[in-house]
Amino acid sequence: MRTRKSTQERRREIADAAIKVIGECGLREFTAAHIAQEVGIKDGTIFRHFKDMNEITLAVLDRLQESLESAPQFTGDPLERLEGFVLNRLHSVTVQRGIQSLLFSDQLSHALGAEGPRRVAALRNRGRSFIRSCLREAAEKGLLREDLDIEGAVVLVTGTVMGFLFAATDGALTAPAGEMERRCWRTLRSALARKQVLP
Amino acid sequence: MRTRKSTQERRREIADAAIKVIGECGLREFTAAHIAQEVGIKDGTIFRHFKDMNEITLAVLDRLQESLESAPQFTGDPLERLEGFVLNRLHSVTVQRGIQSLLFSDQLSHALGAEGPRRVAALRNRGRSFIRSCLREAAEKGLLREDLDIEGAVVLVTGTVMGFLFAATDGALTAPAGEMERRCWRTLRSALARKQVLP
Amino acid sequence: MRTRKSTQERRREIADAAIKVIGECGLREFTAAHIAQEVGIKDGTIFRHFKDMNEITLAVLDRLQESLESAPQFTGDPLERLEGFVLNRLHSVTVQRGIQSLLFSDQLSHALGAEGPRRVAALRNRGRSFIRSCLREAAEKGLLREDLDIEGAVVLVTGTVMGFLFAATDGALTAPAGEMERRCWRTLRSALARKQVLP
Amino acid sequence: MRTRKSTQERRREIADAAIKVIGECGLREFTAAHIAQEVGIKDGTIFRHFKDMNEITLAVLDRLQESLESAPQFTGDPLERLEGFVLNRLHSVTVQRGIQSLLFSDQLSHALGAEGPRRVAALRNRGRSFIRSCLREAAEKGLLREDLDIEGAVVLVTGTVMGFLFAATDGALTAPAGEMERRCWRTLRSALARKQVLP
DNA sequence: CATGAATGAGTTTTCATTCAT
DNA sequence: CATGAATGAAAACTCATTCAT
Repeated sequence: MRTRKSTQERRREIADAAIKVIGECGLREFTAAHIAQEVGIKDGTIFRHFKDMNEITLAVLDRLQESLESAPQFTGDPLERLEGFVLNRLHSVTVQRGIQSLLFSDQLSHALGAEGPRRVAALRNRGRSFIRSCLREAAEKGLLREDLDIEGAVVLVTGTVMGFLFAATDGALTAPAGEMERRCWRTLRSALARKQVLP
Repeated sequence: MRTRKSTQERRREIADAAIKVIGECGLREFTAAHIAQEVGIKDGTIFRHFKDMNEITLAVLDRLQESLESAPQFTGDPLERLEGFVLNRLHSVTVQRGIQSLLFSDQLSHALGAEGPRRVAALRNRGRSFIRSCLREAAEKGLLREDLDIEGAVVLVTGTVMGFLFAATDGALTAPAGEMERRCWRTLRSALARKQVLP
Repeated sequence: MRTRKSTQERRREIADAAIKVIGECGLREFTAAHIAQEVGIKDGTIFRHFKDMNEITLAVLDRLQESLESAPQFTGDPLERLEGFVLNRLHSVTVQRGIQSLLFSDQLSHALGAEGPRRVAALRNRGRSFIRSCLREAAEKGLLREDLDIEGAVVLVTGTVMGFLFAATDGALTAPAGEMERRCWRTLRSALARKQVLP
Repeated sequence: MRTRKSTQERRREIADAAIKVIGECGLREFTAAHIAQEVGIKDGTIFRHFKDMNEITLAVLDRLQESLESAPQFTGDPLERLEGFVLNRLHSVTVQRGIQSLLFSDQLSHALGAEGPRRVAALRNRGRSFIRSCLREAAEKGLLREDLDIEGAVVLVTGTVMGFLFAATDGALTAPAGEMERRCWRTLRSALARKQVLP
C-alpha cells in the first residue's frame, strides 16, 4: 500500500527517523535504506524529499536545535532560572535520550564536512551562554559563593548534564532517574550558592 | 618501496592510526583504506594483521583502556588522590584529545555489536568507581561537606571532565587550557571539601 | 543503456546464467561479475535480486530440480516407464548438457555449506527411487530375469546415464548421440529383461 | 618448528594435500593457504616448490594417473581381466574415494585452461579402452551374449563404476560397500556373459 | 629451504543516487 | 508522489605471488 504524503510531512518524518536511527544504532546505520525502512517507504523515495544525505543531516541538526529551544522560558531569580534549565535538561535525558545524546555525540559532528562540528558547537554554546548569564547575574545579586569562579562553574554545570547523561547510558545511576535528577541539582546548587537553601 | 615491520608493531600502528582516524574524522572514515593510508601500507595488508575490522575495533578499545590505566598511581589523602585523578584527566584532554574523546564518544560503542556499549561503559565505570571510593573515604575522614550527596558528587566530578573536554572541543574555554584545568579543579574542590584549603 | 526487467525475470535469468557459467567454465568462474556479464547487467545489480551468492546457488538447485521434474509422466508397464525415464535422461545429455552435468557434478555440492551435498544427493536419490520402484514392480510381474539383483541393477541403470554423459563430454561416443542413446537402452534392457524383445 | 625437506618430497606432499583438499572440500578450497596448512607449511613456501597454482594442478593430474595405473596387471581370460579391473575400481571407491571422485569430477577439468578437460578425458579414455579391448576379445572368444552391443556395453561398464561411486557418496548403498561391490559386478557379468558362471 | 610481511588484482557486498514507469 | 530496477563507486575481504630475512 503506498501512502502518499506531502513533502513537508515526509521531510519531518525522515528527519525524525534519522534521529532515531542515529541515536539507537549509531552513524554506521545512518543509511538511506535504514531510514526509509523506519519511515515505511522505499529508499529511493527519500531522494524525492531530500537532495542527498547531507541535506538530511542538516535537517537533523535543525530538529535538534528546535527541540532544545522549545524548552519553556525559565523565569524567576537567576538561580531559579538555572534550576529550571538544569532540571529540564536532566529530565530530557530520561524522556528523550536520543536527542539529548545527539547533542553530546560526535556522530553528527562528522556527518557533515567542516560545517558539522561548527554547528554542533554553536548549539552547545547556546547552553553555555545561558548558564553563564544566569551565573553572572546571580553573582551580581550576591546569590553565589563569594569566591566562585564563574567560568569553572560553567564547566561544572554543563558537565553535570553530560555526566548524568552518560551515567544513565551506562546504567550507572544508583537511584531512580527522577530522584537522581533532584539530587544532582541539589549537589550542584550547594556547590554554587552562597547559603544553603533548605530543601 | 616496501617497508617491513613485525606484525606486533603493525598491529600497534594500525590501532593507533584507527584511533587517530576515528578521533579526527569520525566513524565514517574508520575504513581499512583510510587506516592503511595513515599507516603507509595497502589496505589488503591490514587483514594480514587483523582478521577483520571488528578485531581492529577491539584493539582500539584495548589501547584506550591501556592508555587510561597507564596513569600514575595517585597517593596521599583521598582528596589528594582525587585531585591527582581529575587533574590527570583534564590534562589528558589537552595532550591526547583523540583518546579522551573516544571515551565519551558514541562512535566506538556502535562499532561492535552488543559488546561495544558494554565494554565502553565498563571503561567509564572504572573512573566512576575510583571517584566514588575517594569520595567515600574522604567522607569518612570528615574531609567533605557534611551534607554532601556522594552519588550526586560522582556525577559532578565525572561530568566536569566531560564538560571540560567538550568545552575544549568547541573552543569554548575562556582561558588557556592549563589555567582552566586548575580553575576547574579548584571549583570542584570547593564544591566538595569541608573547609577551603588556601590555594 | 539500461534495460529494465522485473525481479522475477531477472532472478530466472541470473539462475540460468549461473547454470551456464558453472556448466561451461566451472565453479571457479561462478562469480557475480561473470554471471552479471552473461545477463548483461552490472555485478552490483545482482544483489538487488539475490541476497548473496549462496542464494543464487540455491536458485540454481531449484532450477535443476524443476528441470529434472518437468519430464513427462511415464506410463505403461514398468519396463516401459523405465525406458521412458532412461531415454529421457540420455537425451537430455545431448540437449541440455549443462543441467545434466550439474547433477553429476561435485561443483554444486561444495558451493553451499553442509546443505549442498545433502540437497544434490536428495535430487539424485529421486532418480534412484524411481528406477528402483520400476524394477521392483517389473520383478513382481515377472518381467525381469529371475536372478536379477535389484539393487545392483539400480546402480547399473543410474550408472549408464552417467557413463553416457561422461562419454559424451569426453567425445568418446563412437556413434551419433541419437543412435548411441538407443543402443545404450537396448543393452540395458537386455541386461535386465527376462526374454529378449525383438528390436 | 621449521622442518626442512627436499623439494621432491615437498612436491609430493603438496600434490597429495591438494588432492585431499579438492576431494574433501571442493575446488573452492583449492587455495595455496589451505593446501599449505594441510602440509604444515606456510603458504608462501608452496611457491618454492611450484611455480604457480597451475603447476600444482598438473601435479595432481600426474598423481591421479599414477594412482590409476598402479593397479595390478590383470591376467586370465578377458572376462577375468575385466572382473579384476571393475572390482579394483569399485573397491577404490571405498578405500580412496578422493582420488576416484576426482576422476569423475569436473573440478579438475576446469582448474586448467583448455588442457584440463582434454587431459582428464584422456585419463578416462584409458579406462574405456581397456574395457573395450576386454569386451572385444571376450566377444571373439564367444564369452559374451551373442547380440551384445560392445559400445553400449562399454558405457554400461564405465557407468557402473560411476553409479557405484555416486551411490556411495550419496549414502545410497543399501548394503555394506564390500557386499555391494560383489553384487554390482555379478549383475554386470550376468548382463554381459553368455552363460551364467556359477558364483 | 622456510618464514613472515607485503602487494595487486580480484570478489562479494553495500550504498547513495538516478530514472522509467 | 511512490516504486522498483539499475548504476558506479567504494568498502571489506581473499588470494596468488613476490621477496627480504
